[in-house]
Amino acid sequence: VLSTCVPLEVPQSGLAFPDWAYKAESSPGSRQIQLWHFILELLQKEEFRHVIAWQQGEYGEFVIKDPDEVARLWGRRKSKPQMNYDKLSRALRYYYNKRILHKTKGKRFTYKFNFSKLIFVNYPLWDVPPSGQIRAPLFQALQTGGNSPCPEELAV
DNA sequence: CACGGAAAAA
DNA sequence: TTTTTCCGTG
Repeated sequence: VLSTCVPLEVPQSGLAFPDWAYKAESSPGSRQIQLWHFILELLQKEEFRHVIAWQQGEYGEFVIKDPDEVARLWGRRKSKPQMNYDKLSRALRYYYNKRILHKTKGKRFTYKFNFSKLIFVNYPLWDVPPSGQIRAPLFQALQTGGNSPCPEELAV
């Protein structure tokens, strides 16, 4: 699909997440959008680059550049005008135990996705879609938990 | 700011 | 069950 083994400078502009990577099914009662889904959504659009963006270097790591704005957007989506970063961040912290996210200690407003968890959440066990549908870099990141650069054992 | 307990809301 | 709200602690 793509070139060979593209290193980790991937989390940038063009690379969009394959929709299956974050199509939450295990949602609350109905099919309400989940926060991590929303975050991924913003991260995917360039118009929000100044509000929230991927951090160069660590795959899956992102920085909330404008906490108030992200909270406002989230609140608008959920019809919660009183949403703020304090409350939004509490929701993010609930993801720690679920292993969807974790905090990058020392770095303000910086969190990191655990992509291997996301793929697990959406694709139980070994039910992985054919690699032909995935962008190589992301696929590798997902397969390796989002940290290892250029794994060669992927050809399995 | 970041964390996590509690309880309420959805 | 996930998220919202509130809040004491470090």
